Amino acid sequence: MKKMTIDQVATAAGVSKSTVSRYLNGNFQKMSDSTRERIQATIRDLNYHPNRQAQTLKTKKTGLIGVVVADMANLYSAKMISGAGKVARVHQYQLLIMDSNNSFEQEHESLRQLQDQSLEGLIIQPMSRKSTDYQEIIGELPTVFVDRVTDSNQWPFVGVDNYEATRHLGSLIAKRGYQRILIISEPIDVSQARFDRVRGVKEIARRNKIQCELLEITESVPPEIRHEIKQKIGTLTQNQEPAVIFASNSRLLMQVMQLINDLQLRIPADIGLCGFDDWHWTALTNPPIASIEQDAVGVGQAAMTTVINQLERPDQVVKDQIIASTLNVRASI
Amino acid sequence: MKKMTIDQVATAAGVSKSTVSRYLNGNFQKMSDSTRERIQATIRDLNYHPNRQAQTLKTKKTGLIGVVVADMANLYSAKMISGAGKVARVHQYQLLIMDSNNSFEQEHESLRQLQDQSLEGLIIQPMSRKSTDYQEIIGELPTVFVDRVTDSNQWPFVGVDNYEATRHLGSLIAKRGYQRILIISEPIDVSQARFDRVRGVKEIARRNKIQCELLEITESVPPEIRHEIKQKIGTLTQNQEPAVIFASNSRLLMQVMQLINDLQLRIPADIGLCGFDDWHWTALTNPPIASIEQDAVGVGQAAMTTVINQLERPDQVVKDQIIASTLNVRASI
DNA sequence: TTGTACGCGTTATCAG
DNA sequence: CTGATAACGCGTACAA
Repeated sequence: MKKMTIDQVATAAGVSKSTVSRYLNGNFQKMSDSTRERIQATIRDLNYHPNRQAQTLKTKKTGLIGVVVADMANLYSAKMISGAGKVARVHQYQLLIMDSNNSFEQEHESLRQLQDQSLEGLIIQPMSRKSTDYQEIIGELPTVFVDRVTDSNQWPFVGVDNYEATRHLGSLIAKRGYQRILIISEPIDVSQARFDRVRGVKEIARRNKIQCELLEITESVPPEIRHEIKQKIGTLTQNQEPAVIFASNSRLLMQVMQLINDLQLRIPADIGLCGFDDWHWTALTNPPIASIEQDAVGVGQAAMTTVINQLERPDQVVKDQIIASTLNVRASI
Repeated sequence: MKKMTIDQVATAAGVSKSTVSRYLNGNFQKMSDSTRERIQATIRDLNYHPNRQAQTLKTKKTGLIGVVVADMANLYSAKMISGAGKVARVHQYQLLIMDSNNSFEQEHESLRQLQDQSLEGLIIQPMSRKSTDYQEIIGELPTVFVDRVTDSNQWPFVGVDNYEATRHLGSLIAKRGYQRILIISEPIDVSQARFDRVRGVKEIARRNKIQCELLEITESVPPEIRHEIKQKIGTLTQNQEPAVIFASNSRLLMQVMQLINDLQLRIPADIGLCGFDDWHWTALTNPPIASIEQDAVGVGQAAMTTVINQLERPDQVVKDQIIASTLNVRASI
C-alpha cells in the first residue's frame, strides 16, 4: 500500500491530473459522466487518498483547530474537548490538542509548536491572565479563551461566571447561618477563575459579617500540607460558631472530604462542606455535597462554534458567552 | 504579521535559501559563523516560522500521531491521552485526537479522516473486536490498540487484564460468602474488555456455585431501564441469600449506587456493591465502594512509547503490555 | 469538456 | 563554505 499520487490516478484513468483534481473537488459541472465514473473507479481501485499537506500548501487551509487545555486528565478539560470535537466534526475540522499540564512554560511551548502548524483557529484554557503573554504568539488567529478570562477583551471568552456562581453559593452559606468560612483554593494569582471563585464567597461573607479565611494550596497536597489543613479544620470546629469549608475545585473537594472523614467529623453537624465542579459523585456521598456544576461540554461547543463562525464570517463581531452554572443544593450545608 | 517564507529570509540575510534551510536543519558544520549569526538575526527579526506543510511535503514526516478514543468525556480516555501526550511531547510528536463517541460508525469515519493526514503512528481504543474492521484502513501504520483487544495479534495491545482483575474480585466476593451476583454491564458483544470483565466474575461464580446473572444495559439508563434495574435489585434483596452487584464500569457504578440509595437499601447489609474503574470518589461514599483501579495514564504512556519505538526502530519486535490493575478492597462488600 | 504549465514553501543533490 | 535547481503532490488560470 504505497502512496498513490494524483498523477498515477490520472494516467491510470487516461485523463490529465487537472481532471482528477476537478473530480476531487467536486467540480463535476463540466465533466462527462463517462470520465467521472472512470475516475471514480480508478480512485477506488487504487485506494487513492489525496495528500493533505500538498493540498494545504496550495489552498492554505489545514482544517486544523488547536485546543490547548490546562490539564487533560481533568474532567473539565476533557469534557470541554468533547464538546468542541462534536462541533468540529460536523464542520469537517480536526482537533490538534495540546496539554499544558498546569504549567505556564509547557503552555508556551505548546503554543509555539502550534504556531507553525498553520492552524486555522485556536481554543485555549489559559494558564496566565495577562493578555500580553498571548498577544504576539496568537497574532491574528481566530481564538477563543475558555474557562479563564484574561485582562483584556481582544479575544472572546466562553465560560461560567465564577463570581456570580460563588456569590450564589455564598448566599446559601449565609442563609444557613454559618459564622466562619474556610476557602481552600489553588493559587489564585495565576487564574482569574480561581480568583473570582474566592472573591464571590468573600464578598457575600463581608456583607453578612461572616469570618472568612483563604488557604491556598499548590498541587496535590503533600503530607505536611495535609497536616496543616487538618489543623485548620480542627481549630475551625473547636469554636462554637458553625463553620463551613468551600473547596474551589473538584480535586480539592475530594481531598478535603477525605480529611474530614479521617478526622471523624460529621457533615454538616460538625462542619459544613461545599465545592466547585460537580461530576456527580457528590450526589453519592453521605451526606451528598452541595456544589456548583458547570456545563463543560457546553463550553466546548460554544467555543468551537464561535471559532468556526469567525472562520466563516470574519466580519461578524464576536462576543463573550457566559454558560449558565447550576448550584446543586445538597445536605452537606 | 503575514507569512514569511524561507526566500524572504534568504534575501533579507543576503544568502540563498539553501543556506537558510541548512541553518534551519542544524547543518552548521560547514557554515561560517558570520552567516550563521546573520541568518539567526534575520529569522528573529522577521519572526519567521518554517511552513510545516511544505516541510512535510518534502520529508514525509508529519510528526503527527493519531489517537482515537472511545469517549473523550470518559476519564479513562482522557487520562490515557494525558499519558500518551506526556511521552509524545518529549519525542516532539503532536497528537491528532479523534473521539468515536462510542459509535462504530464515527470511529470508522475518524479513521478515514486520519488516513489522509499522513500520520506516522496510531493509538486506538477500538469499538470493534474484529481485526478485519481495521485491517485495510490501518495498513502498515505503526499502531497500538489500547484498553480493548481484538481477535488478532497483528497489532500490539496495551491495557489491563480484565479477566484476571475480575477473577480477583470474584474471589473476594466468594470469600465474603455472597450467594448471588448481579452483573451490570454495557453490551458485551462489541468490546472484549467488557466481555472479559463479565467472564472473570462468572468463572469464579461457577467454581464456587454462586448464582450469577448478567444484565446488559445500553447507554445512559433511560427511566424505563432504571425501573427494570430497581426491580432486579428488589428481587435480589427479597431473597434471604446475601447478594452483591458488580457494575462493570464507573458510570454504571454511579448509577447503580444512586438507585440503591433511592431504594433506601443499606450497603453491604442489604446488598453488596463493587465495580470496575476507580476515580477515587469511591473512597468517599458511605460505605466506600470496593473497585478495580486501572492506571489509564500508564496505559497511554506505554502505548505511546511502543508507537514511537516502532517508529525509531522498525525492526524491533513489539509485544503486548499488560498494565497492572489494583483491587481496592473497601467496606461495600 | 479536457489538458498544459506554473507555483505553493521546503529540502536535497549537485556544482562551484 | 555557498548557490542553483529539481523535486514533493496538488490546485488553477489559461489555453485548446
